[in-house]
Amino acid sequence: MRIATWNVNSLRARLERTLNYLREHQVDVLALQETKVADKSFPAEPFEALGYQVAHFGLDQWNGVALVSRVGLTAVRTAFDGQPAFAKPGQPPKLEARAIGADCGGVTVWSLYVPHGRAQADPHMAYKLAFLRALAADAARRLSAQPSARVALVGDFNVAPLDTDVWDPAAFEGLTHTSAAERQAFAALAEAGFREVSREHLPGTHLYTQWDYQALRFPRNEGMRIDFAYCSPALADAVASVRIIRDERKGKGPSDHVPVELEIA
DNA sequence: ATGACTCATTACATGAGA
Repeated sequence: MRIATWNVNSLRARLERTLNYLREHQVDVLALQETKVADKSFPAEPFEALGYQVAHFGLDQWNGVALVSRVGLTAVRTAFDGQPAFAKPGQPPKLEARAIGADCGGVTVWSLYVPHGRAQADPHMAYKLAFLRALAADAARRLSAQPSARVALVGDFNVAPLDTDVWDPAAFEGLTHTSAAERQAFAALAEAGFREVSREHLPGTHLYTQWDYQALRFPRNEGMRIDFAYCSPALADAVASVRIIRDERKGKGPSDHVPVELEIA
């Protein structure tokens, strides 16, 4: 079984690319992030025409996560237990569309879009850290209830865990993605017993999954590695290989992120 | 060329992203 994760940065702007990707890569389960579409406008039909079931959670033009599966799609959840809400200034806290989970062919797959953080002093950063901590706590609880479960927590984590996951660590100093607090929150999932299998299979440095649209970042290969796949031990043991589909950043109208694929034995 | 940001919005400038 092949499971892929991809921050598409608007599904409607990337619909043909996404469908072509499914056709060409024989993906069984695709976890999408940043669909940037409300549920009522989600384009389900073209996926169904290719033989996939879809589950989407989108409230408005922000965030939005989906699961696309041709190996079953049941027990859909649109938040994990304890997932924090975010309060915009002067407004009550609101749960955002940043997590969707379902059972797909014997694997519980979660498509996750971790908050960006915006800046170290921004309330969004505290939200980001709380989101990762709560995700780790919920994942740990469920793993301890069922140690043999096959669970994949995949998506855009918005954290570069190592200095070699960005082209120039100095450029991120004092900003987001590389701070000790963010890296510790990312590591909480490993402490919960999950294994980040993309690093296990692709230990090389400067293997990026995102390149900013600005400043010739892609042609200069100045990117970030921020899209990951944390797997429960039972599933991690079954991962045969991992691929970063760098070619998806090329051509007309790419997302700033590329897919990461897991081949499950 | 892998090439000088892009997306969505009761849009035409702004917020958000990374």
